Amino acid sequence: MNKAKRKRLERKGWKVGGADEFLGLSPEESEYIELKLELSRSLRERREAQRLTQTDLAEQLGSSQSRVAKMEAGDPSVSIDLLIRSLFSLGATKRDLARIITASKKSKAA
Amino acid sequence: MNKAKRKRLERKGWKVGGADEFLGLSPEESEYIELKLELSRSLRERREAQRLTQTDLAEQLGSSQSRVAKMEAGDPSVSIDLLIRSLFSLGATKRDLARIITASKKSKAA
DNA sequence: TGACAATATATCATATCTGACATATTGTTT
DNA sequence: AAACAATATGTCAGATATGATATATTGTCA
Repeated sequence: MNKAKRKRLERKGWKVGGADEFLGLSPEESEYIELKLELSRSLRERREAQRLTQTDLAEQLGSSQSRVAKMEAGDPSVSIDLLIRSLFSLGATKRDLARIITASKKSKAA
Repeated sequence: MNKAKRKRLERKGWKVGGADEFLGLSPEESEYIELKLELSRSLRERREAQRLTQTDLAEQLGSSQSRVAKMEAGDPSVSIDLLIRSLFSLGATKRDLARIITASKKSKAA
């Protein structure tokens, strides 16, 4: 597992679509991280599509603006549970979730 | 939200496929609970399909038999994160996950 | 430029989750 | 029945996530 490493990696830039085979991440770890990032991206998309500010969404969730920012940044301190509950709160259905999960782009790496 | 209520409800029997509109659960709450139960069921299915005991899987995950039992029971103390990581560990892909999520059965209620 | 709104980042006390352990229950084989 | 394997349930200390708060950064408009 080695959570510390993953955290360090996530801290600094990631976003780089397709968190595959960077430094010794097992396939499971990669998939887990990719999944989180996909959920993060979707959350931002949905929020913006509804023209809500992070503060608006935070209020709706009973959370804080800073946590919403972290959610959207894919911060390691954010759980998938929270991301999913937030997406549901923005009206996403399970079907939407499924779509989000499968809609990953294989990166070509620069 | 009211997590306490959900926990109480989850404690005693649930499994009753389709956790919908029982006692004042918001649609989001229902979807979240359903999702968790679907992941729980899938985990058990996959583990059994690979003919592993809970103890085997626990070892593979660096966890304990009791926690695996709780995962499969949809215990409220288990996060979606843990369920997903466990599924990945059993070889599930993101595509599999998506299938699991959408494969919910609408209950007819007795 | 300054003033303002939105977003990002840091820290922290408390809440929640987790692995471990003990023990109970269930299921199978003899 | 006993003996055993697998699963379930309860508890708890330590780990992780959370909302709150403060502050920094970025963007936009006058």
